[in-house]
Amino acid sequence: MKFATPTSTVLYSIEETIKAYRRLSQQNISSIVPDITVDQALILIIIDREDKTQSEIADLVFKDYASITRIIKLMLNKNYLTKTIDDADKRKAELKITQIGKEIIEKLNPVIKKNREIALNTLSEQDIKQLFEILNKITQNCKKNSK
Amino acid sequence: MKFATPTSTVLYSIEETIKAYRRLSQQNISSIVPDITVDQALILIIIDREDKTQSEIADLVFKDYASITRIIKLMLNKNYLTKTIDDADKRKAELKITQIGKEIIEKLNPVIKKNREIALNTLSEQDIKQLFEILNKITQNCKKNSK
DNA sequence: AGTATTTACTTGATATATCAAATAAATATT
DNA sequence: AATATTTATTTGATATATCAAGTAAATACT
Repeated sequence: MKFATPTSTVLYSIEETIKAYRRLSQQNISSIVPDITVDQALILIIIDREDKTQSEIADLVFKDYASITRIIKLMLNKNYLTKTIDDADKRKAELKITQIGKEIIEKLNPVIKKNREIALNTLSEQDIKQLFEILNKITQNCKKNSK
Repeated sequence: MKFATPTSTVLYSIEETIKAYRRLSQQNISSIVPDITVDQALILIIIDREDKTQSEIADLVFKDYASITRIIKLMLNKNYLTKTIDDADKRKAELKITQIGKEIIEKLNPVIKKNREIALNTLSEQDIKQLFEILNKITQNCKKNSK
């Protein structure tokens, strides 16, 4: 049973693209805030924009609860965040950005904006719309057949 | 400086798609060969199809040399592969699939084919062509601006 | 009320990602 | 030939991914 080489499929291209974007993002982020990862930055921004529990964050960024626990822990150690027990539901954590965290977000905002602009620079509105739609088809296909 | 929530960009959709596909793939692979990962399977197949050095493999699958070293090591432990020193250039490794490895590849081939079919099921030829092109634009944009 | 189930989160084990530093062999340079 | 540089791979440290098992609080059920 011989068929297309793995490296000739679109799914391989998707991997390539996301890795290229992650590399670009990490490089530019590191040049402004040396000690933060792309994932930490994303989660920091999400917490800043809206109060979320860890499991809500996990669902939002497609990560495992375990990963979120560890990523949060690293940011607690760096004092970007505080974590307290939710009074209304003691299983839940209340996450708040510290002043340090806020300053980092301010520094990151323009970098993140620029990263997106660089990545999507040569794309038309139409390209982006189509990309959304096609990716969504694939995602739905995969989700329907797993879990 | 307020701008689009990270979770509203296509780049986020790309992440979502690739994770959904990886999950589907791992589930279906595990149901046939319980002790192999998606990454190991990919690399095993690449080695089987063409003799490649570790660094060539790394470049091909967008992974770090260090990652390849470790992935190979795990497959050596499971006797999917043998590794010997290349006679012509003693820095290089010669990787060969064992009988066990070959049998695993035979089992995996239909699963991998099916995973792709599931993922791309609802896409037209046109969709796939466009997806390739748009992803390639993004990849080029990112690569031009990093490294 | 007491038990069972679910929910939110944590921890452990193992695989992979990334960067930096190290080793050894091959190649280039003087 | 001796030294410098490059290439192929490895190792260490730390971050993240994934699965399984565990804890504690909240909710549902009898």
